[in-house]
Amino acid sequence: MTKATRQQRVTAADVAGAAGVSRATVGFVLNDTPGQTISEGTRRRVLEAAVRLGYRPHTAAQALASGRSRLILLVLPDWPIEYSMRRCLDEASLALDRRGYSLVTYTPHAGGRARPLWESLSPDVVVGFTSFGAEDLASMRACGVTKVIPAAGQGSPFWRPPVAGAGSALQVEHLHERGHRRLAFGASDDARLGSLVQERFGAAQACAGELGLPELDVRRIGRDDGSAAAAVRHWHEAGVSGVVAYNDDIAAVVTGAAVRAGLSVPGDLAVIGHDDSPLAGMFVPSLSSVRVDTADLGRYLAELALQEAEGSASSPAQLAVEAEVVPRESTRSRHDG
Amino acid sequence: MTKATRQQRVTAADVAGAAGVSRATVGFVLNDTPGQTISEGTRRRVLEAAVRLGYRPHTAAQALASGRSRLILLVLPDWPIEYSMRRCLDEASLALDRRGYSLVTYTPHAGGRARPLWESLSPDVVVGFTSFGAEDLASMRACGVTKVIPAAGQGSPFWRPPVAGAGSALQVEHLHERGHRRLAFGASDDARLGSLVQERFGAAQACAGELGLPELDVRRIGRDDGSAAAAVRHWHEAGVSGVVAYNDDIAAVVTGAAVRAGLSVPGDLAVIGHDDSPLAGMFVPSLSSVRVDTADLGRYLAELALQEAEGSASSPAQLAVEAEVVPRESTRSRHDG
DNA sequence: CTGAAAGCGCTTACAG
DNA sequence: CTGAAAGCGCTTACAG
Repeated sequence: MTKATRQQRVTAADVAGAAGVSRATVGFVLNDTPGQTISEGTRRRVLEAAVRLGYRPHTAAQALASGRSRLILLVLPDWPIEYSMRRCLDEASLALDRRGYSLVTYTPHAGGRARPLWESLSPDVVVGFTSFGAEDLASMRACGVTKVIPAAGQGSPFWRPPVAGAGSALQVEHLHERGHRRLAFGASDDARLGSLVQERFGAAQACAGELGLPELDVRRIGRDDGSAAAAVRHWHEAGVSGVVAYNDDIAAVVTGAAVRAGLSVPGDLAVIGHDDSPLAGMFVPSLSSVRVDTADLGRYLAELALQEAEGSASSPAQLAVEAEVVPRESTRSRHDG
Repeated sequence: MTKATRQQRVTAADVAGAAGVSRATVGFVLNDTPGQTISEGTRRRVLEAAVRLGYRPHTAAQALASGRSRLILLVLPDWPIEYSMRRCLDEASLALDRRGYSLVTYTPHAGGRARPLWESLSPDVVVGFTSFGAEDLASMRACGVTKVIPAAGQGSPFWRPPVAGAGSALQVEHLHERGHRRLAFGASDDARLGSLVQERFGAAQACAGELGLPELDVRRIGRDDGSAAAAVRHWHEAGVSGVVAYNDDIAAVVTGAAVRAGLSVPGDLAVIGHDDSPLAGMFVPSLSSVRVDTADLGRYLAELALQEAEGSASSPAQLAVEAEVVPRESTRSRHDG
């Protein structure tokens, strides 16, 4: 009114004016600042005014004044794991949101020349699904990001102990139950997946050992290079009757190669994948797989990030990830329904 | 040194001190502020000092002072299109980065109760791959986000005119070239994909018309509900010999249903998908598909966002999206190599 | 129980 | 060609 129609934004000062208190009090009420005792009447007036005016704190101003952005940046590798990741991310977002933080995800491109997102976002914590390279760590340090998971020296990704192999053991058990004794492992030749492949293979191998089965016959499987055909031939000759695939893609490639080689799946070779991707149900024959509930993982991730952000000491509750076999045609035995 | 080891951060004032100029000059040099004439010597000294000290501007402070966050938020639907989207996003990031903006992507969860990311990020522009609901638009307005693509009344997504159907016409042409005259369209029953399915179907229909083919026989295909089996039966009886699938998932489901019904693909029914997902090459039989180069789309997206952000009037150059057929077994004719 | 005030690190008219 | 200064909208000791 006074001069022009500026002041688009509703600020804390506006709320203070409407509620008849100081702007500091507005902050105390809205932030539930501990150590402040606000009378019930004042609190109500502030809250009511904030709602009525549609007040939204300016995040940049908050970040500048407090020194914290309340942003958690999750760096994802460019794995094709979208479907199984979504649930995890939703849970993590929700858990963080409840504590006043926001989750931003980011997948850097291998050859990407764009500035990494942590530089423009100034997140309080950067969490990586895989560990960071020295260059990335240096870049974070340079722009003031000090809280990183996994931390500099700490190689293992945060999800390693709880999650790795939760499902791979199930794959082995499933094949074992169906009477398969000589098993193979179909690994991915995708270098980006290296650590995860190792985790899963290790768990499968361990499980096989516990069941008294011989060592898994591992082969790396590529997508179009004939490696699957060679592996299938080799396995068949070696008497392998069940294949534990690193994931559903590998299961599909192996199954395809077997079918094209004139073998029957599961008759000559049973195959089980991992992740229960949409692909699994659509393939011919449909692929048995393992579904992992990643919601727990999401909450765990959130907890880890919050502890880093707020500096609490206790480590998060042990994570129990739930996994279950989704049986389909590719492991069906003669006497199955 | 003076009191304690505070002042972790290198600020513009530090750079100014080191270069022997005022902090304002530092800003002018680093931001290439137009309308300022800085002597070459001063410029060099500032630049050199900034590098030497490892200066990084504090983004929150910049945002607060300038009123712009230089953040573009791209809202993605939870479509399983990760593989075809990545390239697009990388290009968009790169193009935006060159102009000093960062791209943040965000996929809201349907039932998600977390605060939408535009509230915590205050992006300069929010771009949606699909149009926004009234509730979302209201939420954006409330927190001061005024630049939205597609804008409130504007229904169509930004990529509609240039991209829609670029590949669908190719699918029809491909089947036509292979001698198929009675074609069908396999639509998705996924409500989230509604508009995109319509775009693609429309383009395929139009192309069929131009080629003098009869109308496409459309059927909605679900994943596990027997609709694919029913459609395949119906199509076969109706003399349809070629199926244009909305995407590779639908192509896989249709092909699977045909194979299970004892039909040969492509002998009895040729099927072509869309998007060239990894699935396409792994399926048995392998699925012909259409690969769309989404890099152009990424640049277009960036251009659109920048124009909105900086208020320039000109509309972006017409987008020509490159698409090509990737022929595989599912459409192979007898006389093909 | 509440308020006045300094300060976060920038940008940007404005004055020289 | 360069600098002094106000201001962006918050948070947070500090003083009452």
